[in-house]
Amino acid sequence: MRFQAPKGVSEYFPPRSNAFERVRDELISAAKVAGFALVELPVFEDTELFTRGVGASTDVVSKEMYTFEDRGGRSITLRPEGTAGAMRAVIEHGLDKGQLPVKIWYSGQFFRAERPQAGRYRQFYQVGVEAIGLQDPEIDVEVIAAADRGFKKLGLKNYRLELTSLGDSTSRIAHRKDLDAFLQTLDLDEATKIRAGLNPLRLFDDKRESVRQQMATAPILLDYLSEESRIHFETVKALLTEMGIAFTINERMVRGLDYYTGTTFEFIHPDLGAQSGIGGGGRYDGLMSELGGADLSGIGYGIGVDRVLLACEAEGIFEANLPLTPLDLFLVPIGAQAKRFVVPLLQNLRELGVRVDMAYGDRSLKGGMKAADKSGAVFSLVIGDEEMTSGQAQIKNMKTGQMQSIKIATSDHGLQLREFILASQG
RNA sequence: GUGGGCGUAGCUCAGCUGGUAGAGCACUCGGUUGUGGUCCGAGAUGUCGCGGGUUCGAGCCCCGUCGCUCACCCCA
Repeated sequence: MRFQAPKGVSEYFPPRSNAFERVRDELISAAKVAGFALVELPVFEDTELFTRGVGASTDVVSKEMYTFEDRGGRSITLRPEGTAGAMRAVIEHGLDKGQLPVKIWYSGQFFRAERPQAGRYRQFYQVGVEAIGLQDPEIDVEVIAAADRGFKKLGLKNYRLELTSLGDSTSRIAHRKDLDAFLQTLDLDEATKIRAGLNPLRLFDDKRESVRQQMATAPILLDYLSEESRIHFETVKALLTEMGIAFTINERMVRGLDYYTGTTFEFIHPDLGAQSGIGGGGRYDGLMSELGGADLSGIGYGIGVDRVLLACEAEGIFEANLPLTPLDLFLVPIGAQAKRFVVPLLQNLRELGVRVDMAYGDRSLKGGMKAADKSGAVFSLVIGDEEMTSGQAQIKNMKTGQMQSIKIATSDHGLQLREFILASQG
């Protein structure tokens, strides 16, 4: 029996795991510099949290959830998205009882039982952010800017930000009425009619030409915004422009989660094939009260780390093969005696914070140096019988090939080595 | 869930109209005594995804199955 990973999961191992880590950490630090604080949440929750929070009519809830009964007969679901769980935690622990907004970030695995495809996995990794308890358009911009900053920090260029407003409930009710009436006049097949019944907005991103043509003249939600929603959205747009964050208005944007209201956005990367959304989010006015909490609005995003990695690769950002782990020093012992000498030195250096590894396995000098080369270490140090007796060893700069004599076998040789390395790094 | 393409060494792939397996990269060792990356030489490596069928004979054909992949759908 040869085991395989379950279908459709994304997993990362060296050397690519290094790029994955880089992407994830960059996206996280973009949130941290903006004052968002970590929440570490469970990957499974009460099923009802999602059916109520995300919306029973959504595809995510109706056909893509990993749901099972636990041993106590409770219905449990592997989180398909992050916002509902974050809200649950905020409400449960009263995070919203203090000063507002509550600004939190999270990262981790999410699960959706879909057919796998390029950039679409059954287990995927997301970094997200939520800012709760403020109506200000400024916070909308802060959230969008945090995502954008992460992408830019990574060096991404070809993505675009699409923006729209889903308005407040009066805006949506007015629009929905006209849209429903409009849809009645169309010639649609049964399946599409059912979709329209669940959420008429879905028809806006139908890819079939016949549907697109019919939808061309459909009433657009942006035209129905209440005065308040309109001013809010105008402020968001003006601020983004002022901050140099480019965006396009997509008046037909459709999001898969029912809780979105007001400012809604998506980051699209065109080099990714069918699954081109690298991140998205928006405001959610009714979610918290729907889940039994205070009637507070919030705004957040979820960024797909897997897809951002794909996007980085598509743009050639990680072309240079990243080393497994960045090492300062690599020790090459020759002979049993040297090996015994090197192991405590290794420990000593690591205690001092020097990133160091050694050649194991009684390799030849050539083999040891080859291992040093592969490790990507900045320096190498060969230690054999000669060095042991003389107390002098040659530390070699692997880039320039330059060697320099350094004392070993003294009580403070670890410190000396560390000093040397720090000094050479400027 | 629906449809198309594909599954051969760790990786990327070649394998003629069926005659029982190859290349490059990577790996290990060596190229006169202890300094890697280039070059040269040598070596190890496969249940040809799995199960069944057709055939004297199957990596090549047929069926099933699992997986990957792309698109629909959906979204991160």
